Amino acid sequence: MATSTPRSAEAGPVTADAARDAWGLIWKLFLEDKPRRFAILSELGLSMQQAMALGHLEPGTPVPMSALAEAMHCDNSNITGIVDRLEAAGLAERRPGERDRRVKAVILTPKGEKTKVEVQRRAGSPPPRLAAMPLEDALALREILARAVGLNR
Amino acid sequence: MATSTPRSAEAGPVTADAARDAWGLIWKLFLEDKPRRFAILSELGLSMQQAMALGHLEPGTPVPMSALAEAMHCDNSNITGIVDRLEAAGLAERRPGERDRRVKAVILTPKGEKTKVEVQRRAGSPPPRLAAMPLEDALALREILARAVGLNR
DNA sequence: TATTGTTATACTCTATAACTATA
DNA sequence: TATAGTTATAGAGTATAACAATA
Repeated sequence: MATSTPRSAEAGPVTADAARDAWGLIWKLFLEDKPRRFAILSELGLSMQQAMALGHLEPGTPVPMSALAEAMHCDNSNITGIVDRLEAAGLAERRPGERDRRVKAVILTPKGEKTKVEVQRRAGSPPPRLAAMPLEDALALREILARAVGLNR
Repeated sequence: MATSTPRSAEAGPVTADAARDAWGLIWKLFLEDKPRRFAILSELGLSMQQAMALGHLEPGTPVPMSALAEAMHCDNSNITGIVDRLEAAGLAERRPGERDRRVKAVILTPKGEKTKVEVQRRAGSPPPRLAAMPLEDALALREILARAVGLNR
């Protein structure tokens, strides 16, 4: 039985159930969208992790390997390989740190900058189910997610 | 130029932008939640794909390898390895098909059934950001996603 | 001939641990 | 000593192609 007086600002069992269901639907959306993601990245010649690395690099801003590892929630030793492959593809370059010569920073090449834009445009597009939403749903969805994810950090 | 009369049931540019933003926020939620997922599955001794395979198996219902591959949107040859490891962990078993002896079906062991429940309970729990949502947001989120994902197939 | 699952192959991603070069 | 990045290692996931058994 749900609590009889669920106040709206409180995370009670009803909220937990709704949030759990919502999370399940998000997973379903993700799984269902897998082939589309694969096709897009395949055309761009990128792996998922390479695309994510591009997403964390801003044009003209060198990012230390360790910062990239932290942003991607993976081990330092992973980033070595991922950046190796970005470098081999001509999308990024390593440059030695200026103040501390232990750090190596990654920076986008011009080709990498173009590819990043393309990734954002294509791989960033929502799956058909979301793109087809009625306007009011799309607006509400964005607002709710922004409230949950964005500001209250 | 955007149409001057965007009706609500129509997917115009405004909807597309909102949907794109929402999709980006969902990705952010996913990435941010990666360490938590990792920790949970790690405690259960499962990989992501193994957990997903368990999610597609129902107690007492044998599922052909190829059906599992289709459900997980990956190649048949992948499933061989994933089921090998589930089998090695004592969570699932292969049984030969009855009508067509080419097919092999996967079925949960009793231990697999218990593990599946645990996976659903723990790995299915929403990330803190969603669990902390106000009730009205959680309900609205579920409803919008259900509309988008669930019924209109 | 066609299909189901496996095997062989090659590659990416993954963490851990050992190593290097700096600091 | 401590830290940043690499290398070594081992293992999981991935697709493709070739193969076996069965249809």
